[in-house]
Amino acid sequence: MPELPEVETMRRGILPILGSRIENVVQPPCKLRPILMEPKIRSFAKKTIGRQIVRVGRRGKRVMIELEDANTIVIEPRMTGLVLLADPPGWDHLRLQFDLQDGETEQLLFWDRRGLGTIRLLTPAQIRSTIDARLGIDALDIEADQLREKLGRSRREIKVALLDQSAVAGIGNLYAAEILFLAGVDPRCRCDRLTGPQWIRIHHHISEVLQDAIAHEGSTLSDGTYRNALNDPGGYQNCHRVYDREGKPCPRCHDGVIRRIVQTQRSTFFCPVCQRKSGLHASIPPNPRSQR
DNA sequence: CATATGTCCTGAGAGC
DNA sequence: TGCTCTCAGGACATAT
Repeated sequence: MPELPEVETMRRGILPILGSRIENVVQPPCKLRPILMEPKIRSFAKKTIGRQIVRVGRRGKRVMIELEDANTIVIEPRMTGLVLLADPPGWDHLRLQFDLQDGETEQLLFWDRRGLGTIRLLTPAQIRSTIDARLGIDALDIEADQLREKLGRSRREIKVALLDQSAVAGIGNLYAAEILFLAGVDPRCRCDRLTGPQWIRIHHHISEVLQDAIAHEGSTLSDGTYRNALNDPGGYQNCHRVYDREGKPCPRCHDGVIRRIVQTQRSTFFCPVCQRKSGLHASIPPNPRSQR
């Protein structure tokens, strides 16, 4: 789950670690395969213990914890990873524990049920070669013309392209569906066939949906996995208009029924009435919610 | 059995 | 032909 809004919620939730010093790094007794970390725990601990945390940032779906020596702990929650200050959902899937001192909080925990998440300690040069080189502009920072410049010539379907982290960083499967619904754009439409107004609407709803989701502290889906840094669920799942709502009436037109299709092996949800192929139909008003 | 939010890699095919 | 783009599929691991 963690897409940009969930990772941003985690980032904000762990801000109390700012200024703390890392006292110890331990892998709790957990019989599962150890978390993928670079370097391995021994060396990782040696390079981080005693260092002060000077910045807590985010790049796309990654949490970036910068230390005083400019090295950065990069946490990638992937499917089920959580970053918490205390009280994880269960102790059996706790993967890494940071003990902290001289700050407002005593621990930083990484919990991950599936264990696909990663934790890396990167030098500024490694940040440049791995993060900067691989990730596009953050979805909250990208301008409309940059978005079109990045994707406008692609022959890919727009829903597929929005998931490409090297184009725009932070949008995942759930929010791509919500964004295209509000923009009134068919998720199957090729990028190079989208019109100027459609690009404007997509850009507008990228920031609108993501900001809105952050305000609700992200989406906790039916499996209940996602939690904020205090192990509380998010609230944006109650605002979903199309995601995981196959067969339900469209919340905008009430005529269409939400459909589920598969694009590049992942589910896409949309309203076949509100979201039709470009150019052939009248455009949808950019912000239907403000109409009343 | 199929389903699930993310990412990384390889290999194959399409199209300019 | 060569280059670039794109996608399928597998891998990671676990639960419903």
